[in-house]
Amino acid sequence: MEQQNFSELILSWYASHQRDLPWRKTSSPYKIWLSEVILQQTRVAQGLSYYERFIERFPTIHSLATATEEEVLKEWEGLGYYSRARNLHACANQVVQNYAGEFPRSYQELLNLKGIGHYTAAAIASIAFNKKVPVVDGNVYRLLARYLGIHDDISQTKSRLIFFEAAAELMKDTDNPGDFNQAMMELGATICTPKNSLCHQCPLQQKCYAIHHNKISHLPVKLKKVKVKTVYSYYFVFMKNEEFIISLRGPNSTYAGMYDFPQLEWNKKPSWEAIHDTFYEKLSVDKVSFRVGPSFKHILTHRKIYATFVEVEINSQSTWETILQRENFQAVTKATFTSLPKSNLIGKYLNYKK
DNA sequence: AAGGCGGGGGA
DNA sequence: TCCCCAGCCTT
Repeated sequence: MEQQNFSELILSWYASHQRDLPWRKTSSPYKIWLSEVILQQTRVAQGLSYYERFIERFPTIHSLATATEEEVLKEWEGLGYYSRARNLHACANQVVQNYAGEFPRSYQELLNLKGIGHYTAAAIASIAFNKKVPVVDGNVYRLLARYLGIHDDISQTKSRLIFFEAAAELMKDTDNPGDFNQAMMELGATICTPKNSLCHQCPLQQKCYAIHHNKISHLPVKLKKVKVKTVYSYYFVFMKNEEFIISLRGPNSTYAGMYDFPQLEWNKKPSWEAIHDTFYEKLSVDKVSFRVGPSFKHILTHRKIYATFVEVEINSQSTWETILQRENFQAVTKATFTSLPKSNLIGKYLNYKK
């Protein structure tokens, strides 16, 4: 039997093994872009329902550009890495204003848009516009490190180019770069997995370096570990009749553009005395009484948050107004707060209160 | 080049 | 627990 080359092998495998995903049924650059941004650092299973809701809520790039950032964040709520949502909205406006609502077709021009980096530019250029540019994502790093025996540390910036060029070489002779790229990622996601790889089902096993050298578990090489910072966070839930005081998080912070409660934070577990002192110092309000509410441990990739919610019933109108004078604070009903974008941590508290 | 940025799932 | 996921942006 005649030997098939790499791209033929992986494309024929993809033709019969690809998952049935909604963004594979469209040639719309808008929908392809949306799916790619949602899938940045996010598993298909987690992003799928968000994609469906976004398409429903914002069927065209114009509808997305016309929406407010807050509306887009609300739709993104729970998915994480919220800068993606803010950049998504900004990018929609760039495309509407600078390109009459049509995405540019070149890798280089796509790279200049908000929230579009090397990966997403390559994905859109290849899948929507049939350009021969390889995607290099976590799946491709893993697959190529194993298949070709590349030992470069993938946590180093300079390694990306090595993998990019290796992938470019492998895709050289295909006339279907979009499917080629998707096939690489699909194989990485379903067969060439981080653990318990299904090598016996892999169409590339005959020439795989890692299989022959028994190095599947050693590749790819990734040396850098993320440092996890522990944070003790106290949220003060000021309540008066049916209203809460909420706070809009400023730019350049975690959860920028989203809402939470007035908050104090420590790197070490503070004493209640320290909490009281700081509370009165920062908020300069008259004496109030605390009711210690629920605590939650909220784990992020780079942060371990021990959050305690302290409920503060306010009776005095003047005290209430003093607190509300602070920038970014506002009083809302619970129903209003529910309709605003907020983190899952705040969601845990609201859910607990229900 | 390094650090910040969510949340969830698998082993 | 630890690791990783269709990464990008700022410094």
